[in-house]
Amino acid sequence: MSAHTDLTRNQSLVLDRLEKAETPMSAYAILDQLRDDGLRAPLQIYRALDKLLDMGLAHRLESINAFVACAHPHCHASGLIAFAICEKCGQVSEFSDEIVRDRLAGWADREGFVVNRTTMEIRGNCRACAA
Amino acid sequence: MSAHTDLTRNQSLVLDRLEKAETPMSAYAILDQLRDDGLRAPLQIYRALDKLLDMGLAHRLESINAFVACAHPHCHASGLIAFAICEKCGQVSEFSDEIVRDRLAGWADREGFVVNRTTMEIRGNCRACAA
DNA sequence: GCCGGAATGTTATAGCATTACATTGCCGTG
DNA sequence: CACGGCAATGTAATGCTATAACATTCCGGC
Ligand SMILES: [Zn+2]
Ligand SMILES: [Zn+2]
Ligand SMILES: [Zn+2]
Ligand SMILES: [Zn+2]
Repeated sequence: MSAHTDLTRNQSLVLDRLEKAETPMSAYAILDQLRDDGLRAPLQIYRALDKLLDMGLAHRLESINAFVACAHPHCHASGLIAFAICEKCGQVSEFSDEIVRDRLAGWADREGFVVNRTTMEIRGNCRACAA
Repeated sequence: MSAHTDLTRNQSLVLDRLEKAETPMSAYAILDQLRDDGLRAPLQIYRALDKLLDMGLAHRLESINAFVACAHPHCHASGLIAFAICEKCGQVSEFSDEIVRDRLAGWADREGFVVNRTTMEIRGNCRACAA
């Protein structure tokens, strides 16, 4: 809460939930946990999430229709983030790679493709779960 | 048809639709176009798509919940495919990059992450639509 | 106080995907 | 040929994900 005083009530509630979660959460799972706080409709969650995504405080995992709090909210200069999602325990690692970013930017340049947003998600098993 | 004699009837119907489409199609859009061929339920489409994905004859675009026929069905050695999706005209370009693949594989090695599947999707505007 | 924009609340609906179960067709074995 | 096993198919029902449309409230600037 105190860390995000510029957020509205709903946005704070949603972000708090995401930060406390150990794994990605679907919008409906978030909603279920916020019923006691007075939230009742999916749209309330989706609206809060939209803002949090805009601010870079949360991310959407396209391949599993779920959301996570940003792991590095203060150092996102790169602009291209990759996620590794463990399909067994649900843990998500967030990382970025300059060279990957440059390669994709190079491809886009050559093709004349104007990039809006990039999704990079690796699914598999984390070290603990692969053992 | 003649090109995919090892496919079942439903699989052939679905793949034909995807190959004739100029843009990605949702499962329900495919279904709508195959009603005249006797297909009636979403599950029939999803089952055919599952097999086509397994065989590498089609791809799923996670970021838009849609499917495309593979553009290079015969040269997929790389194993890591990226897609550029134009948000205006819907055109999809399929490409791969060895260096990107190596970088991601390197990260996974260092982290002990066992990769199962990788999604890479760039959204934006193609050259024609960006002009 | 008044206005305008942003956020919120509520209901309904649209769009995507799977579960469960019954049926059919095909192929190899006896 | 009869039978058993297995993959594909058909059908209905359900669940999950996301947005449309509209009314209301909140809050800062003038
Ligand atoms: Zn982040
Ligand atoms: Zn794990
Ligand atoms: Zn392909
Ligand atoms: Zn285009």
